[in-house]
Amino acid sequence: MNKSHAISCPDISGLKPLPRDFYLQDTIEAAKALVGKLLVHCSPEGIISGRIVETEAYLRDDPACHASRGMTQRNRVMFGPPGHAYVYFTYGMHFCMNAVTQPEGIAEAVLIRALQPLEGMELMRRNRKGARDRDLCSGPGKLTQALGIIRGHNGVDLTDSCLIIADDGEKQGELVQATRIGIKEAADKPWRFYSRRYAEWVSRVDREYR
DNA sequence: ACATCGATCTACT
DNA sequence: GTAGATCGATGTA
Repeated sequence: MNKSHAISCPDISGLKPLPRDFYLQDTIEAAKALVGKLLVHCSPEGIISGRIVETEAYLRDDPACHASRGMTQRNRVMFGPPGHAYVYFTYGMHFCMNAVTQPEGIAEAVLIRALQPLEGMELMRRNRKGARDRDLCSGPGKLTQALGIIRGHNGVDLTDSCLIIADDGEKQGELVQATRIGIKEAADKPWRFYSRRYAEWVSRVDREYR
């Protein structure tokens, strides 16, 4: 499955990845808690990282969730153990990355929608030629391109691989709750979260809930 | 085997 | 605001 170069890379920037238990909490809570954390890719070219500023939750019985109609070739990683990356290809040209939550057999995940670029900005600019710095990672397809996340990362362990999520202790700031973007089914579910503090980096600012 | 369209992005009007 | 790119997952036959 992860046959490609999918890389092993110990000790990413000396950061300690979030423990697997983190991904066992309620998926909506995990989506909130992931805002403010770091996504770090130890790419073949060097370390590229950003702060997660926007997420969306996808639940097992949610018609907008890829896994809601059962396991397929594409979504099988979502049915696996928590703390792994579910990366899928869409619109013929983009990859999107999720963090799988819930125990094996229960398919839920958190889509990472935007980052504040941190380390490796030169690599990001090279990967996203023509984009303004503000738009290097301001969308799910943009951030995977900026970080070099591809099909081969589908299924990698976010607690121990070239791709990790870690906590550097920074405060996430006030959370804004809004509806998810680009879906038709369950479009009313307010399961998108972003940080007001980092709002300049999100994919878009919408009508707020609560 | 075929048709549809997507958890998107960019460029252009 | 709207269209085009581009391909593979999925549903129907």
